[in-house]
Amino acid sequence: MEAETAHATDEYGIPVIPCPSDAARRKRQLIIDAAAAEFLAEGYSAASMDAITSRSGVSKATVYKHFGNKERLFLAVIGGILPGSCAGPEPRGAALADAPDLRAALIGLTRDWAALLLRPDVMALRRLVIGEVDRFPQLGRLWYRLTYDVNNGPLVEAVTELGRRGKLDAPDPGLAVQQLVAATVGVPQLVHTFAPATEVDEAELTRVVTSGVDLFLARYAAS
Amino acid sequence: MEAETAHATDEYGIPVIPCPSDAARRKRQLIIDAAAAEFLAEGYSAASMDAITSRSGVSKATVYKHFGNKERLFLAVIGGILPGSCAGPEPRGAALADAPDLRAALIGLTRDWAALLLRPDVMALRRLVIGEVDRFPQLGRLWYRLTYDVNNGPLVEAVTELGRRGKLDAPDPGLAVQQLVAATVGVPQLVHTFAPATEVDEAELTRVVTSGVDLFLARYAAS
DNA sequence: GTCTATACGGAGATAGAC
DNA sequence: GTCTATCTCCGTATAGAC
Repeated sequence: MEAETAHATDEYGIPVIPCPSDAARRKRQLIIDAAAAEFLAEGYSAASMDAITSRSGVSKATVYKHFGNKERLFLAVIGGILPGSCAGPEPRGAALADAPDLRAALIGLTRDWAALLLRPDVMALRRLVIGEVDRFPQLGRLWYRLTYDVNNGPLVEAVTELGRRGKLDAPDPGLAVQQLVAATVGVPQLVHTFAPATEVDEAELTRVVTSGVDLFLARYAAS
Repeated sequence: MEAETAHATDEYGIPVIPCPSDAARRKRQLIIDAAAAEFLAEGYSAASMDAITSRSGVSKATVYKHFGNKERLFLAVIGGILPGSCAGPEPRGAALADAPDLRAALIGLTRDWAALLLRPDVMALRRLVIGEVDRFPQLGRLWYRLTYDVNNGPLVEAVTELGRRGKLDAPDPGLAVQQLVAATVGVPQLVHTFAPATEVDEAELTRVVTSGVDLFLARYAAS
């Protein structure tokens, strides 16, 4: 910081004039990172703008210049990291219909998805959104949209396509996918929702996900 | 209140001397009701002791005499109403093994259970516990214990017994029950977790629960 | 046990120099 | 755009009379 006010120079003595908007963007990112950490650790109401200021290293006035108030900062930060934290099995979901071994493909897909959703930071974000959904219904709708349109959507398409090809027999593909997700990812997720400190046991996770996929196939595999 | 300080009398002029500890208990209950409403509406941090005082009608000092501080009040109130809000299908879960029509019994049981868990006040309580589980891990453990020991427990017993009688074939009854719950109750619960305003459609609920039970039986009914 | 009145700190947000 | 210093209010919790 002092370097800037003292006309910083590079190693050859040439003054370095940072693009002002660039410096602003860097500070903005510092604020976002600090705010995300504070909100995730404390929740919305208990998080303090003073603490965010301290964590970020910038002054409080700068925070307010950038984001206006606490609500807007919260929505910008949480809304910004939600998409990355829900990023599920879209790419592989679309390719599911062409997988040679459907069972193995489903197991791999749900297992990887569960591993992402069970990450402590993702679980903390999920708990935060759930706890604040009355105050910020937008975030609930966003989570719902990201989960169902982005993640479940391709799976529903794949199940429908597999039905056309005679490999699955699911009269209601949308409900079938909800059940598949609930019976695989949903089971360990529920445990970690109420017991955050629980560690993820990879072997146990594979066992649960495998059993869930078998449950799904026992009902919906074409006879 | 004035009646007490003015030596209240009944309709015959006989002075009414309320048992002091009884008056205290009544006030205590007023505080508990007011605190529950405030905490459920605002969350822990945003709830104010001033608001709880106003809602209850007693003075702030009385609240602190009874409960010490905000944390203790929160734990007492939420911990006190949790058991009533998780009260699931225990009585019928135990009788499940003797039901003449297993499928119908499972559908009725999960449908009624879902109807309870989807009640707006129960959902709000659930969101509150989830959102505060980092600050109050006791509540998470209590919820987990109430759900698994009280509700899932009898179901696991019933599934085990049905296995002995050759009606079900579930190698891991605990996991099977988790899957049953996830595929029935869990599906609409997930929707209402992120979209509190959604109304419960009875017909849709029956459809989802029925499909979940059929999913369960397709895998675990003895052949 | 219950009240009124108050102490004390920290919250969100802003003014004004640079 | 960024900082320092400050404003104002509301938070939890308590003191002391009754």
